Amino acid sequence: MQVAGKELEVQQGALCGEVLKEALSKKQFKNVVVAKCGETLLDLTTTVPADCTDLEPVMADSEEGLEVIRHSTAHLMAEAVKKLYPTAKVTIGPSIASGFYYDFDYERPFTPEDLEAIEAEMLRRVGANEEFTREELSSTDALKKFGDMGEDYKIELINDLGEDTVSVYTNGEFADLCRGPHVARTGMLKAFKLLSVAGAYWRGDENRQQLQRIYGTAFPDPKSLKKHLAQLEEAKKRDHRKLGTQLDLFSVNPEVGAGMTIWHPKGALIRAILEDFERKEHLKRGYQFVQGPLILKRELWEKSGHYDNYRENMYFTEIDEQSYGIKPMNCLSHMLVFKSRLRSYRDLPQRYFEHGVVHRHEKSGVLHGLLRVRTFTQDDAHLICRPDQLRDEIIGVAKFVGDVMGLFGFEYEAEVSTKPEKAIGSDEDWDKATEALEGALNEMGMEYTINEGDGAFYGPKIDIIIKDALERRWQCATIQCDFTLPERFDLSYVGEDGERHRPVMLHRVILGSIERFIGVLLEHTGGALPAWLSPVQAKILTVTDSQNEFAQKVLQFLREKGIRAEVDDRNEKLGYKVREAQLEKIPYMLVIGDKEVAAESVNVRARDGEDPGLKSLEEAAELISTAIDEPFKRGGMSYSFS
RNA sequence: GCUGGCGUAGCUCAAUUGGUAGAGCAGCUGAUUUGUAAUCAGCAGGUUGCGGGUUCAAGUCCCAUCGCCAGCUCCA
Repeated sequence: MQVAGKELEVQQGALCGEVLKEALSKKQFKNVVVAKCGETLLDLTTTVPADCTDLEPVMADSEEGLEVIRHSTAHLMAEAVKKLYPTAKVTIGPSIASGFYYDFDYERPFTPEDLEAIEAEMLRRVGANEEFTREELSSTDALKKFGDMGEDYKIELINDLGEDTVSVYTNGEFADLCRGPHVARTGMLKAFKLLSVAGAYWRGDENRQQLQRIYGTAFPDPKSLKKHLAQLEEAKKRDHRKLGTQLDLFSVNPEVGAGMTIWHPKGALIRAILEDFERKEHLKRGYQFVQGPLILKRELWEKSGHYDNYRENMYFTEIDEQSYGIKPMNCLSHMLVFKSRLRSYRDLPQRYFEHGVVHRHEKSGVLHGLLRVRTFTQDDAHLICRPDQLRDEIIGVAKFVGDVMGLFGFEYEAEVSTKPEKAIGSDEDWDKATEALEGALNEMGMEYTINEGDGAFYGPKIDIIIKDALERRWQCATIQCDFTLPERFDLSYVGEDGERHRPVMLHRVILGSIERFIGVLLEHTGGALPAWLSPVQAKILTVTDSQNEFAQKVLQFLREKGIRAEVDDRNEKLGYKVREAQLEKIPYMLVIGDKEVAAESVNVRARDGEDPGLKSLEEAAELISTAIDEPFKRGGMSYSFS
């Protein structure tokens, strides 16, 4: 058979580890975590399956290897916890994207000191180089075994599995119900760190027992672990909430209420630029601006189904014995615009756009800086079209999203979410809509994954997930198909045949929430926003106050060229002014000393360290304008902000 | 909403077992006129989130409340 690419004679009953050891060099074998035959991962201590023709090693630094290491580290941690806190009950402990966790049921929460003790115990177990052994038990035996141990959660798991036999892994004195596979010995686990404790519900159900979850991470070697921990630190530095304070963009003021943001001049300017840009792009693409009120009569929300489905998350107010709902989305007004007169098939599609301020009473625990708030602004549009136009409209929106994301330099991926359990509308409609979404993506050659059962209650959707500079994913744009609201609101148009027909409605956002998008963008750029979005694009720095007069002249010149500039003519050293401008992430600093005054010019310094040097005023303005326009040229768009 | 942690000057943080609330930066005043990431000195800055309680004494302990943070659950 083939072993690690070599032809080898393998005796029946040979262990995977032994076979691989023979095929690989000593150095290579040291980094083998488990074996792989076809798609099946095997412990090194299991015998090679009789039907296996090709056995491959899974190395520690591979994706699968890393998962095994983390999973094994979770078991190692559980062993340590059981040793130190024998009354703790174990539940589950998988590997996750950035590490692993294990949930315990214990009489009190674990403290940071506990984590240190657990980590120390884990290191001792690693030193002992204990074996991970696998055994197959009948479910009956397993139930007895875990029953004797008092592990109630394992009993529930075994019963739910409903299998005849289950596998149990043992390391040291700790036995756990587990599919495996695992590393051969605890000595393989050399680089791990316990990170935090948090509450988590048993089986993710908020009505069930809350458990103590310990998070940790593990890597094949200490160097990778160190790199990961450094990256976590880096992410902290880029935290948009920190940057918001440092750059004086916004604040969250406890007096106003949770999840509501106060925008300071510079932050509000960024919003204005973004919104202005979006308005122009929407006009270019045949959208019309509409606007509705912030509060609408409660009856309308009952009609739309939002009252039934999302009442808990809505704000209400009452006056003159009439109850009003504060809008959590903008579609109602948009539909009322459509309904305001009789529509012909020739009028479709209608594309209504609004920067709509919405309020959603999110649970207090989910609020997070700008990324999850209660008051936010959607760049929301509703496209009401004939069924035969649906696909083209979806393509139009998807291209729009592509253009905008390209402008910001975000990579993105698409997800299609299908019919959830709690849904309204016929299966046939759902199928048609899902088909239209997928068809549009296929036609554009865009790859996507399917998110089964994750659609909105009124229709399937495409979500666009963007990836930031730290490889974190954020959902911004979404395109949702809806055939339910047109039904409920009895939207119709007169077709060629003179009969009334039901249109389809697309809900869509591009940036999603302006607030969230700015948050993501801040973390992506570390606060160094592209020049076109920078509140201050150039700062004029004088060396002494004898240049003040010329500085004002330069300021005036730049402003006339449409560049947002400021002068720093304080009585401070140049180094101090440079440092401040640098911390404010201002794209260009224009230094003026006696030399520059004499030459009627400025000395340009860029925040990214580039040093274009001495430039005439014309040249400097040109340089800055080019940087401002650059992303737009790339995307075939144009820029102006007034 | 749940579990845990936290809330001290505009910002970042100190304050022994409960014993007079401090520092740096920012601000103001003055000196200094300075060439690419912090010039020096002085001044001012607080009902320790808000409200109760225990105590001779509370930033510190207890209760309640608001808010923030991590995670869970949720996200039309």
